Amino acid sequence: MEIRADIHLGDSRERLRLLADDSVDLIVTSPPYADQRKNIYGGIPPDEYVDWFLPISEQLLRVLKPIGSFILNIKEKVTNGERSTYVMELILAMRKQGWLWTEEFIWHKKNCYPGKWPNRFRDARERLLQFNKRKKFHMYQEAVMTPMGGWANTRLKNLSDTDKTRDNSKVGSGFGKNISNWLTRDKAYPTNVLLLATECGNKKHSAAFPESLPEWFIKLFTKENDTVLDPFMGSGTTLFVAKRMRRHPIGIDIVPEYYDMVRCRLQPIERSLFDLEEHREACAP
Amino acid sequence: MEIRADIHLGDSRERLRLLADDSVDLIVTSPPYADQRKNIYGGIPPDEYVDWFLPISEQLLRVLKPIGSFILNIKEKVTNGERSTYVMELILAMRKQGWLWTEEFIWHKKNCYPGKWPNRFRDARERLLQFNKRKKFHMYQEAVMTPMGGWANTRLKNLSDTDKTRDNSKVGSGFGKNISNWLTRDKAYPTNVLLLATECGNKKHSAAFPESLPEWFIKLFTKENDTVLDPFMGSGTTLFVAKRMRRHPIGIDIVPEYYDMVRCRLQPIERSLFDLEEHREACAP
DNA sequence: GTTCCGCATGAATCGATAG
DNA sequence: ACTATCGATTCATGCGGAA
Repeated sequence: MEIRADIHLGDSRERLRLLADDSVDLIVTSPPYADQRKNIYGGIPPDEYVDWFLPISEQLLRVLKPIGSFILNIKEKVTNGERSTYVMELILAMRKQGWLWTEEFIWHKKNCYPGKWPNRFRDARERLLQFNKRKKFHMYQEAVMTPMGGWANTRLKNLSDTDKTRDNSKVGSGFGKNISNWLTRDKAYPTNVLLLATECGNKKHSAAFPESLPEWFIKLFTKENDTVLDPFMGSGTTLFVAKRMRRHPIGIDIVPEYYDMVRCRLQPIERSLFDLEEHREACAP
Repeated sequence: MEIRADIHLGDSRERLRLLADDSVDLIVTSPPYADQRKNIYGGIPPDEYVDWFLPISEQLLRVLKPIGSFILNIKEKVTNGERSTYVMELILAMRKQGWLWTEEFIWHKKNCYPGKWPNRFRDARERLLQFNKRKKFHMYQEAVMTPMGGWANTRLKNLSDTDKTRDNSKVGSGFGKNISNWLTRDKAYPTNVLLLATECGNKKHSAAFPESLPEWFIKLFTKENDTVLDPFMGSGTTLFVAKRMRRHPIGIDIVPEYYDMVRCRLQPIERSLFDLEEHREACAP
């Protein structure tokens, strides 16, 4: 079965109203940071950022399924030698709005671009804030396990006394079960710090993160045929990855050029008639 | 010339008053986190943490030189499935107190605490918040540059099995490509993400953080004969490193056992008579 | 002397059980 | 209902003894 993709041209504050309550499994997005990408999105001053974002996060809270997660990629701007505090203020405000701030993942960028400032080093990380509606949400941890260190190899050969002692300390029933868990183990669960390489190619699309980033979260929080939403799709990385992984992508962007580009590359099966009429000729090769 | 070391036994709120205005070049400290180390420091609840810390940071603001820096190692705890917000609230409160929040370094811990939970991964990072009095401060960036050629070689040799396995496992991570990039340069500036392991295990003096952590900041923010203060010295890691690097260490701790241990190992040239009388016998081998 | 292997131990977090 | 305590889970590291 072909994966359906929905993309919308317009302001997320308006277009999100078209989505049904409790209908999205995962939201992954990277909104314009304060005062960044001014030429494209108009630029939001740091002290207005929270007020600008709250109506959107309110809609996102409505459309997210109770078992779903919201991953927000955001970064503080440095102004006048000081880090802005609008990200922290946004977290506090979103909690008042009803969101749970579950976790802050850090994307540790191994090879970020060089640069030098008199009193500051290069920024080699990005925040990936996880918000939830409820304390219980779907998480498929096994999907993102990483190969284990050499430690496991020796472990498999013979179990140490420590294992036996620790296992003995439990109530007798659980003894055999745990040992068998260890024997098949060759992978470890990851941490909340992601060590991914950046993709340096693709100069066409600005501010795109590497595919491995949305891929990791899509693996972790969804299964096939689930729904993935990006209300600031930009060049559409999240949507392409979702479609390849057989999740239903939904994307919104206010910039017609992005909309056209994503529409042509995504080749969605269904889209609104309005969108078709308005941008029919854009897909010409 | 021998390096003078000053250590004090008592509450930082009181003992910091003994220090002169604008007298310290660098403060590096790791106070007890909220609800942690209850058996040693009593444990401060998250919602009281800001009020507890502000009198201390007020004193620190007074004693720091205008060109100095304050590095605060802290992390928020997870309670009831949600991350605490007290660190963010502390940053906002310290800005009102007059501090500039210049930067947030990330300590990416290679060996973080194990464990598995249904909806959470292991926490592999700590925050290292940099605060300043003024926008202009001393920073010796060249001191922490890493020589590229040699660094890449030793780095490759010392790379643990885990690193190799995980790097190879990533599709198109471009690891080899990065190496070739490194080799063409002599030295490179580091980033704001530090990848270090904790020093645990059977070592005599197991410390909360590894020596390389304070060492990095001491190199970056001070030169020889400068003054380094740790108002929560604990086992004294920061002070030992500072003394070895020929900076004047000043330490405070409220726990007599820590005080005695640091005093004996540091062998300070000068200390107060009170301290001598009270704890004379503690240095016996 | 190297290398290999066993081992204790962390600023952890959740859920169940107990007061 | 609410807080304190306890058990179960888990993995990278450096040290020390063995090969």
